[in-house]
Amino acid sequence: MPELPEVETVRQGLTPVLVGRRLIRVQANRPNLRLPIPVDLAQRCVGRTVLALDRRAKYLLLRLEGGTVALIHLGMSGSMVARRLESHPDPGTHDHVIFETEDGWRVTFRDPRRFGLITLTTEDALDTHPLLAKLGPEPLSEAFDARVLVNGLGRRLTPIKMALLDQTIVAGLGNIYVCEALFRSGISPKRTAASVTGRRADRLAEAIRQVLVDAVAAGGSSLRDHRQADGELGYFQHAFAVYGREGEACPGCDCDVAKTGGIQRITQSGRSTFFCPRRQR
DNA sequence: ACGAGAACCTGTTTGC
DNA sequence: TGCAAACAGGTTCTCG
Repeated sequence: MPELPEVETVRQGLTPVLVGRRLIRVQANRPNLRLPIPVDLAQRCVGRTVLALDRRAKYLLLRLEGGTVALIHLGMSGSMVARRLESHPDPGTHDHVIFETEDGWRVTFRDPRRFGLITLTTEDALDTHPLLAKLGPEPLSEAFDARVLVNGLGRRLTPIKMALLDQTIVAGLGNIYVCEALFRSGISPKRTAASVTGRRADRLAEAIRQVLVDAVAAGGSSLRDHRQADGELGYFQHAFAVYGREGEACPGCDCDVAKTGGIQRITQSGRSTFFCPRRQR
């Protein structure tokens, strides 16, 4: 599920609950997710104050007093929801890790498919951590523009759709926002990565930035599992131009859907791509 | 090195 | 109605 906008939404929502607060209880309810949950997770977190909650690509970085950093990835179906401790909903089967603060908040990491992960590292080792070291530029930072994008795409012959999912070229995009950014920039998902240069690259870099900004402002997209930190749904799914809209009218075309077939769905490397063949070339 | 496909896991939707 | 297949927001490994 969660792409950059969903992770950023969670980060923003959890920040007021966690930052500046001491953790008084951390409990893992199973030994592993995609990776083992460190056996000393609680020992290294409890009693420490949260200094910051940051995001790098689709990872959350929970920075603790003393230099410990918890790296959290939500995988496909992960969520992090904060509730007051005195409200005690049934603990769900997929509530894998619980964080509790000194002032009575409980943050629950839930992840039915368990493609997510929680691991520990330190401030010293963060830049060279295997999960982070190869990530490309943050698309919402100054470090990202058309020149950087073109450089990353290089001479690759893979479709631009696949190149944008490669986290080493640009970090944070997933299936939804790649489809939406390609639509906004009028670029066919089937075009080779290397052929996206010049004004096309300008449009694509800008579309990536814009679609992410719009999605963060809408609290991300809730197709199934995504929840904001307060448990509310995101609502950017209502603003999709193409994603999940096979057969519907393209919002940029005024042609007859019955004639053109509207938005098309194709499969690229085993994943669905949605696009308008008339507007995207 | 590159690119395609499979694997990881559970839940929901779709089709016969 | 019931059951099987297809599909789902991600990442990583293997194979050609």
